[in-house]
Amino acid sequence: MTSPRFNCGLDAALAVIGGKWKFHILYYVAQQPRRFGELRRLVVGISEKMLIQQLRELEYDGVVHRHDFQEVPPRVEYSITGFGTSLAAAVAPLCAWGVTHMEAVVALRD
Amino acid sequence: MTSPRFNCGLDAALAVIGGKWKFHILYYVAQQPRRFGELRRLVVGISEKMLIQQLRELEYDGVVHRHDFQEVPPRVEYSITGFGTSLAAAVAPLCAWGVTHMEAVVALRD
DNA sequence: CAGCATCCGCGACGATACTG
DNA sequence: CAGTATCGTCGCGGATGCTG
Repeated sequence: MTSPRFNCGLDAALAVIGGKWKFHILYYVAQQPRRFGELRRLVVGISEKMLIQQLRELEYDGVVHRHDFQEVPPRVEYSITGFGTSLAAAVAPLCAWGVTHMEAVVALRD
Repeated sequence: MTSPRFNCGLDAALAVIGGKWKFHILYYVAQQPRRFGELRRLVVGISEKMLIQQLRELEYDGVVHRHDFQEVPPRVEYSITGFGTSLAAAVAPLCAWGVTHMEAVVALRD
């Protein structure tokens, strides 16, 4: 926890998965390849604009891979990369923490 | 990673440490008790308004503890709670990931 | 020193309509 | 189906000044 450069490491990590939606997108894509419309349904509350925008950034950062099947009707799949997998593993403990302490947290929100 | 309820767990976690600054504040407070002015200097770029606001939320969520020494000149220390410690532990892997992949990330930003 | 109050810009984000 | 384009808003967060 008090490891050297923690802060700068955090900056790097947050530069990649920062923002409101990327955690969630990463979660679903990490499970299995996902189509665009699929993600739109899974990530509750996200708009198309945000979804495509965040996906583009994740792709640019090498976290996900975009595969266009060149079909009609259009079909595109987003899959996780090796890089993304390592990131997902780093995020997993945070999720686990959330699961464990969820009750305590939601109790405060009422 | 594909554990059940990951997503909801994430929601709970992000409700507590979401936002632009809390990761950083948590980092410094986790190391040792910190005074207000100290944090203002450590968390580079944060404004007083944001700092106090985020500290209040972290306090409300039971992540940090605020100790007012009732002195003049004023002296207040923020320390981490047991709850906060568990959260910091969950965030640590993300930081470690950032440290490891920092070069790759910053390389893209140029 | 440790805050609080106020003003306000700007960009994140949403809603809607449209296209190949 | 998988986007693109455009417009509008909302509130995050910065800047500044003041107080006990």
